[in-house]
Amino acid sequence: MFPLDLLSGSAPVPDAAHASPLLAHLNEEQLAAVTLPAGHALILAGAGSGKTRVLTTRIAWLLQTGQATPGSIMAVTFTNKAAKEMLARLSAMLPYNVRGMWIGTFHGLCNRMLRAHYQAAGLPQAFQILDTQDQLSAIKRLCKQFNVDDERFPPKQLMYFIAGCKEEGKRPGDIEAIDPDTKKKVEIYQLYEEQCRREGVVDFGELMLRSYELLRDDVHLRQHYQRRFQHILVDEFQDTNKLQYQWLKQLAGNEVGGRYASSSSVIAVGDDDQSIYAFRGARVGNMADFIREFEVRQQIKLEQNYRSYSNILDCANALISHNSNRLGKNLRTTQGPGEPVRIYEAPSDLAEASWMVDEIKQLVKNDGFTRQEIAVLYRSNAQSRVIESALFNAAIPYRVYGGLRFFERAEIKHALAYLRLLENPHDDTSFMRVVNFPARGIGARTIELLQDAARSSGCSLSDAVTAVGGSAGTKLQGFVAQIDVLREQTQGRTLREIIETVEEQSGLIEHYRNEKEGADRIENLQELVTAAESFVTQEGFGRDAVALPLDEQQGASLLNQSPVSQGLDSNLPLLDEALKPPVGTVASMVNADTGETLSPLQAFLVHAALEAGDNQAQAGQDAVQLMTVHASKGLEFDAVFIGGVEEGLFPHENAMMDRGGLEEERRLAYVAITRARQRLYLSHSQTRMLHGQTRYNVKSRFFDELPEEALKWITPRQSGFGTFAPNSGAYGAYGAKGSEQFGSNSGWGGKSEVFASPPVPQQKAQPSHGIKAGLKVFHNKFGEGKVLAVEGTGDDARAQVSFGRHGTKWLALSIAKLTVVD
DNA sequence: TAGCTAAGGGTTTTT
DNA sequence: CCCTTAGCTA
Repeated sequence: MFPLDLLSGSAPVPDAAHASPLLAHLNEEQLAAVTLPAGHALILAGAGSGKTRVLTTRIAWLLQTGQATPGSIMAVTFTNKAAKEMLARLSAMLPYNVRGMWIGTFHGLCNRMLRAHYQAAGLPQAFQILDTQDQLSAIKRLCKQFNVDDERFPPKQLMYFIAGCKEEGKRPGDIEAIDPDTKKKVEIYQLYEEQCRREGVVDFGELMLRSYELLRDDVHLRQHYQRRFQHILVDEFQDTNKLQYQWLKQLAGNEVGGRYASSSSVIAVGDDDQSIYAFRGARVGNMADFIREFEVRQQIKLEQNYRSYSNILDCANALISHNSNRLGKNLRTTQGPGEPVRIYEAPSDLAEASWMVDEIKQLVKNDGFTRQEIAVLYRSNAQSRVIESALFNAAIPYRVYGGLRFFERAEIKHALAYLRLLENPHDDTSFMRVVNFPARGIGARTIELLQDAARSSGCSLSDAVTAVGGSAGTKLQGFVAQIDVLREQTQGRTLREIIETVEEQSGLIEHYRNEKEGADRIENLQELVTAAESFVTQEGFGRDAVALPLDEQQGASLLNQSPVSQGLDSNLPLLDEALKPPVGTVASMVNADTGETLSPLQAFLVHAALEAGDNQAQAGQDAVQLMTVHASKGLEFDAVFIGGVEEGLFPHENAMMDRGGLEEERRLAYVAITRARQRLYLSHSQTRMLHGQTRYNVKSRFFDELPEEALKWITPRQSGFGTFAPNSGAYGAYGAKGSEQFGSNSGWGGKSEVFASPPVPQQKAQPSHGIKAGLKVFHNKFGEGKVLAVEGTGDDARAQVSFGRHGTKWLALSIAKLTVVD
C-alpha cells in the first residue's frame, strides 16, 4: 500500500557507524531503522521484533556519530515503564548522564514544558496535578455546588466528556452544542475549568492541551523548540490520540502548505496490529495521517520475531489477516515450528480454571518452566476470580496485575492531600478529602455550610472557614489551624521529616492503628516515606548541583556544545534546562524564567501524580502471572494461557456495538497470542458464571481463523455424553495427565459440536412459551442461538439469546418467533 | 455523625 | 456473584 523504501537514495551512513559496536547483532531491518538518514520515517515494528532496542540504539547512534546532541533529541513514550526502560538502556550505552534529555511520557514532557514556562502558560508556579480520582471528586463537588442533576448528568460521564473534549483539543468555546444536554455539559466543562484555575490544579488532559496551546500560540517558544528538537522519536505511535499527534506536529516544525517540511526528523514507531486502545481515544489513523502529512518516504517493517516459535506466529499472522485496513506486516522467525498451539474446551469456568492449574503443575514439574514465566491472560478482570481461587487451593503462588497502584491507595491519597494542603491551602479537592479524615466531627451539614460560604464569597474552602459560625465554624477553623501549624512545623525540614510529621500529626497513623485492617495501611504510609526518600536521592535532591560527578560533567559539556543553541532566540528568557548542566530530573524542575526550583515536596507531589507507581501486587518470588490481555501488552512469557476465548467474552459483546469493535478485539487476541515464546494454550468454556447467572457461551469465532496445522485440541474424551448431566451443578476437574492422547486436529472440541445442549436449570413453574435459559433456539433472521436468560411473564416475557455471529439480543417473546431446536 | 443495609451495576486503562 | 455507593437509622 505504501512504498517501502529501504535506504534507497539516502544519505550515506557516516563511516564511524559501521565500526560501532552499537550496531553489531542488528538484523538488516533493524540496522536500516537505526541508521535511517535524517527525515521523517515510520517504523512498523511487529511484536517481539526488538522495537525498544531499535529506538534506543538509534538515539545512541545519533549521538555517537555526532549527528545529534543530547539536547536535540526528544523521545516520547506512553507509559512511565517504557520511558524508564529507554533511559536505563541508554545510560548503559552512553558514557554520560542521560537524565537531562527530553525522554519521557507525553504527560511527563508536557509537565516539564509547563513548569519551565508556567507564566506563558498561565499557570501558577507550583500547580498541582489531578489524577483521575481527584478529577472525579472535583467534578462531583462542582455538580453539588451548581445543583447539577446527577441522574441526568452522572459525574463519571461528565468526566469522560471533559477528558474527551480535551483529547480532541477542544475548549468549551470550541464545541458546537445544539441539543440542551450537550449545552449543559459544555457549561459544566466551562465551570470546571474555572474551578481548576481558581484552585491552581490541572488534570492529565489539561497538561497535554495546555502544552499544545502554548506551542500553538507562542511563536517564539514554538520556534525555539522546533529548532531545538531535531530528532523526535515516538514510541507506540498507534496509541496516540488526536491531541498528542497535534502536539507532535507543533514540535515537528514549520508547516508549509500543509506539509511538515522542517529540518527535524520525526520517527514514529508503532504497530497498527497492536492498537488496542481506541476505546480511550487512541487513533490508529494517526499512522496513515502521519505518512500523508509528513510525506513519509522511509518506511521500515520489523517483521523478524525473536520471541516465538512459528506455530504461534502462524496463528497470530492468520488471525490478524482477517482484519482490513492494515498497513500490512507478517511476523517470521527462524526458530522452527515448535509445539502446536493447544486448545482446550471446558464444560465450566471452574473446570477451565482447574485444568489450567493441573497444566501449570505439569509445566513446572515435568517441563521445567518457572512459574513466573507462565502467564494466564483473560479478556476481563471478572475472569480472574475463579482462576485465583483454583491457584490458591492448589497452593500455587500467583500474582495479579492491575488494581490499585501505590499512589492511588486511599491512605496514600490522604497523606498526599495533607502534603498538598501544606503547599497550597486553596486545593479544595485535597481539603475535602481530609477535612474530616480522621474524623473530626465535621459532617456533611458543616461542609455544606462551608461550601455555600466559599461560593458566595468566591474563595477557597480554606479561606471560607471564618465565615461559618457556631461550633461547626470552630471545628473548621481548628482544622485549618492544624494545617497551618503543620506547615509551620515542617518549614525547612527534609522531605522525610515533613512526611513523617504529617502522617503522625494529622492523626492518620493513629487512626489506622485503631482500625482492625489498618496494619497494611500503616505499612503503606511508611512506604511512602521510603518512596520519598529514594525519590530525593535518586532524583538528585540534596546534592550540590555544582559538584557534578564526572559522567555528568561530560554530559554537561556535551549539552553545552549543542550547535542547536546557536539557533535559539537569545532574547527569550527561556533556557532549556537540558542545555544547562543536568542535575538528574531535578533539572526538569528548574524554572527557566526565574531560576527557581520546585521544593523537594512540590517535586515529589508532581512525581506522585504523574507516576501512580507499581501496578503489580505483592512482588512474590516465583509466581504465576495473572493479568488482562491489555495489561500483557509489551510483555512475554515462556508459556501463556488465554482463557475464556468465547463469543461474547472474546470478542467481547460490548465491543461489537461500536464500529471497528470486532477488529480491535481481533488485535487484542493478536496481542495475547504473540506474548507466548514456547507454549500457548487457548481455552473456552461452555458455561460461565457471570453477574451471578450461568451463561452458555459458544467458542470464539477466532478459533475458525487459526490454521489447523498449528493447532492441537486437547480436550479429553468424556465417558459418553454425560458431561452435562441435567441439574448437576458441579463438574469434576480434568487432570491434564494423558489428556493429549485425545488430541487431534479434527477431533473433540474441534469444528464439530461435541457436547450436547447445556442443561436446563430447574424451574419451579414452567412458563407457557416454553423458552428457558440454556435452550437452543432458532430465529428466522439470526439463525441458531442459545438462550441465556428469560425475564418476565406473559406478553412481557423476553429472552436474552446469544446468536453467535449476530451477537446477543433481548427479544420479546410475544413478537419474536423463536422455535426450540433439539 | 457514624455505621449499617439496600440497591445498582459490572470490558479493556495510562497519564 | 460481588463490589461500590447511596441513603437511612441509632
